[in-house]
Amino acid sequence: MTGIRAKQKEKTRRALINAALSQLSPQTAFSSLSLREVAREANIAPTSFYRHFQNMDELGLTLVDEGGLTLRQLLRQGRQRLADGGSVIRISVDIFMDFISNNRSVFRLLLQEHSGTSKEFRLAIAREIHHFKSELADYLHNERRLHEDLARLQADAMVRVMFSIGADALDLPASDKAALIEDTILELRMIARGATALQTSFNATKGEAGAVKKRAESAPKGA
Amino acid sequence: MTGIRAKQKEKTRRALINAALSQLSPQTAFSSLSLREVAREANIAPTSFYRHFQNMDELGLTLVDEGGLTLRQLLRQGRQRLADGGSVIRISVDIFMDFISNNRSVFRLLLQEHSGTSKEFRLAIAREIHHFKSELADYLHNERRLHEDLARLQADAMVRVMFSIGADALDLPASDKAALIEDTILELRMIARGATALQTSFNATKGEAGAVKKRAESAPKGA
DNA sequence: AAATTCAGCGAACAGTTGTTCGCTAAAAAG
DNA sequence: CTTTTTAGCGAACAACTGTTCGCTGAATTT
Repeated sequence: MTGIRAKQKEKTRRALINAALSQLSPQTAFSSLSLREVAREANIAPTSFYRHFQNMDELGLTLVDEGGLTLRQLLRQGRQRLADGGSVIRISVDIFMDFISNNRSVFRLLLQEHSGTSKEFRLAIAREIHHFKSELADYLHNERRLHEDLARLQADAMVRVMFSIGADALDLPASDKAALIEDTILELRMIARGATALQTSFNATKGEAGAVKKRAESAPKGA
Repeated sequence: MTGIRAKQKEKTRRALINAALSQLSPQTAFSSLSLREVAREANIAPTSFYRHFQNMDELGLTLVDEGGLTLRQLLRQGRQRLADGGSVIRISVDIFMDFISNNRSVFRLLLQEHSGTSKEFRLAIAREIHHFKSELADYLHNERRLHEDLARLQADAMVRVMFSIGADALDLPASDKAALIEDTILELRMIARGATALQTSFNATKGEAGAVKKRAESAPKGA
């Protein structure tokens, strides 16, 4: 029951994962990565690949899941930092930008396969992004007392802007990154400001109780 | 001088372009399209491809340019419609969504190659998006009397949200599209509202003249 | 009428790919 | 100790890729 066998298996599994990651670059997309290349880089025979993953897709989905997990862990850290005081937006932007810098390949993978040709990939990544939005929307609703629908829309807009700017930051020299961060913060503040402005104006016209018209509870669909 | 020869050449050139376009689908990215496939679909020998394009990349860049051109033409139509009265935001969103619906393949190409592995592609598409932002920023500055920097940031945020939502709308059943459009309009209104709110608050604190701190005139870089 | 240009072709090339099959040797189970 | 399990291997496969080369025949130029 030592599991010396299982240990070794896990080891070459990691080797495959790392081999894939190490081959990703601005010039090389995951989708154009070949099974044989990955196996070669991991120092195993092409045929042995199948002992660990059925497809290259299965390997890729593993990368997506691990990337999403990392991101969510960072978010938790961020919420802790927030308790110490400081601007939510600034802290969140910093965390996000750090994540991108420290996980360039994974973030590029997320970006590319988000609009890629594999439905499974797209859904997996959409799911990760949805987590992101939901947590933010909950925060805005619960902590910032924003109306539920407005919170959802604000979170949606913010996450979209954040991911889009992240894509630009990905291949930007570090020197230009600072300015981009400041722009990001301003844009997110703009969104936040607009949301509260809309909320108060709705409250004003409609009295006090239910502010925004109840949009269908149809859960997480398009936006 | 009839040019019967040039005519024929142009004809098969179009055939190649259309062949490429017709093979694009949610399951097939341009980057994974082979020269031989395209030639086959266009009913010419693989070797003849080189009489028209040096690369598949060159063909792709042609598609990007034509797509951008179409989009800009639609924008011009939009500005005309605007003169008749109506909400700028709603009209712009409608135009954009129409473009996406009527040019699904091209828009998908833009999305995919925007974060693709060819630098030339990425730059070409970034250029198209920049046109978009600039025109919107100019409009906000000139017609809506918004401060230059705020106009730039608002345009940036709006275009990012618009493209991001467009990506989601791409593979959404028509029935869900209407709700998504309404969400989009609300989010863009949020951004607009936030921008003017920030403008007036800056004006209030700083007096009357120069409102926002002059950000470097460093032209179109990251944001 | 003769000479030139040139879009399109077919054959051939070396290189890659994913996947199958049956085998080995060592770990695990009996 | 004997049997079973199983990660890893090498050979072989059919299918594809981009690109070269020299040739044709018709449109164009001289």
